[in-house]
Amino acid sequence: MQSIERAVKALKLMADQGGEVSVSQTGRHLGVTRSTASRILASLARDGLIEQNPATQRYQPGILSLQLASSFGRNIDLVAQGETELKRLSETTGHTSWLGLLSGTEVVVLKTLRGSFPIHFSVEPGQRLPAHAAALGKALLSLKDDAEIRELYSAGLNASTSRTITDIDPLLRDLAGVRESGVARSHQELFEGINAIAIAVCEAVSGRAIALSISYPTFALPEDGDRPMIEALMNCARDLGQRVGDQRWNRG
Amino acid sequence: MQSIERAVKALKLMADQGGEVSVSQTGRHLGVTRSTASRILASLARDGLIEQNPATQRYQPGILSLQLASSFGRNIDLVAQGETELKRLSETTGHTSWLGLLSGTEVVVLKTLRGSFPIHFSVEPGQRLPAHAAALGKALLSLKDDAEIRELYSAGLNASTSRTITDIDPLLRDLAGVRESGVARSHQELFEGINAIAIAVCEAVSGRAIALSISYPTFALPEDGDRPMIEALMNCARDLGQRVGDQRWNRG
DNA sequence: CCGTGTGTTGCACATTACGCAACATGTTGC
DNA sequence: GCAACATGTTGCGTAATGTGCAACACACGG
Repeated sequence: MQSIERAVKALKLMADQGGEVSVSQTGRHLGVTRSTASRILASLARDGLIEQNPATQRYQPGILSLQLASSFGRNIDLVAQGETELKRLSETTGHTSWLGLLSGTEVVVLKTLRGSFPIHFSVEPGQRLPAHAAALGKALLSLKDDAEIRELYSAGLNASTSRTITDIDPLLRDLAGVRESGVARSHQELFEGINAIAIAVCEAVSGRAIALSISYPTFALPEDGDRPMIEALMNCARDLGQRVGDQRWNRG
Repeated sequence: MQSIERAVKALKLMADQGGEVSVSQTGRHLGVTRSTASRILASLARDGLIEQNPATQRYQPGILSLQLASSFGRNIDLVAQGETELKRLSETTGHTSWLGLLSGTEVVVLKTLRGSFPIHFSVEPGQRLPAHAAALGKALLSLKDDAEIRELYSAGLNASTSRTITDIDPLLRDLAGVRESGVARSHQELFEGINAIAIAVCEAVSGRAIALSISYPTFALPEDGDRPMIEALMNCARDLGQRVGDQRWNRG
């Protein structure tokens, strides 16, 4: 089904570009002439999945895209259950809790929930973060084996801050540590002044994985370290894992 | 572009069904055989716009749909500006503020923000509400003329609560009142125990319209009525209107 | 004013998506 | 346990459908 796949690729481009594409740009990206690109986008716009900005003549996501996204995860146990865990996590730690899943080398943020702590940092649901710099992402990457990760990052690792890991070997060592300790950390590797810890949970049947995370300002790291936060995070991850059948929690 | 339009219709069905469709169901809806429905859905799934639930074999929204939706409104002044108004609205009134736009006979909720008041009610962004029962919806409907509204509601009006307006003529009278006073109200017409007020703002150039709203528990209606809340709402709507060029605010 | 970029529309051709049928796999009822 | 049904997927031949080309309309900048 060539034309539909082209249409989806156009939508993907739109998401990558952050919301606006032109007809020509789309045509170049798809390797088709402007005429077909125009027709593809016009067809997508017919029922409101995307819409044409009358000022710029460029296309952008439409109302239907919102409606689609709102029912994402409603039928996925892992996601639905995970969202309920966020509340507990934010309440017990006082900091911002995150839920995300892996897509290529990026983490898609599904939901965030702030805690009582006055300083709070988060992004909008649907936004993507570089996996190798985020605790959420490292937790999910640690489920894959080294060969696959090398393959994923064959194009290299971009830096988000001065502390971001930018070479594959240190990253693999870091991930080995994650597998051992069961917890992924990011200390100002994604944003200056922000630390985070994360744990991944995967569904037994589907193999789908999501990660739970807590982020907090670096200066707010308690005297006794992040041990208490990790405990809270592990409790939530364990409960979630048991409900959806993550095998790693079954013994004990 | 037949196949793409069919694909979008399938996505629309998915959104209407609340997140899961089967191949057969899709085929019936589109008036095609199961074979083509299968191929359409498989093509949409190839790049993650939707995905097939391995357990049920049914299809549901995928990660790409989230990413698309996250960039919705980023290039629409009215929406971006409106979101910033929500903060002010919730802070000054202490109640939950809403942002929505019209799609057929339904209001699509773009964003909600709770205030300081302990009781709080809202729905997820992307969810839809019956326009004739919601303050948000009435504000937006009041921008259309009676003939168009009659056309829209030719199929009738469904009741959400015992107070929902279920006939077209009372609705039109109600909307006439909205045009006169400039404010739409819903007193327990959508949810028992919840009142709301709303004002629509429309962009001069595009003609696009959104509505701002405040919802509060019925019992929390202050002694002096909703006058103060309406003032706050009008201030926000006026400011927003001036920034995006709503003509109704230009004189004065 | 022309030159370049854009988005859209006719038209003729052949690529591509369609329905049909068949298969594989559950699920229901006796 | 075995029909009878419903479902999702796959080949295949046909023709309907999407494609590139070219031309047009429009906006922008020198």
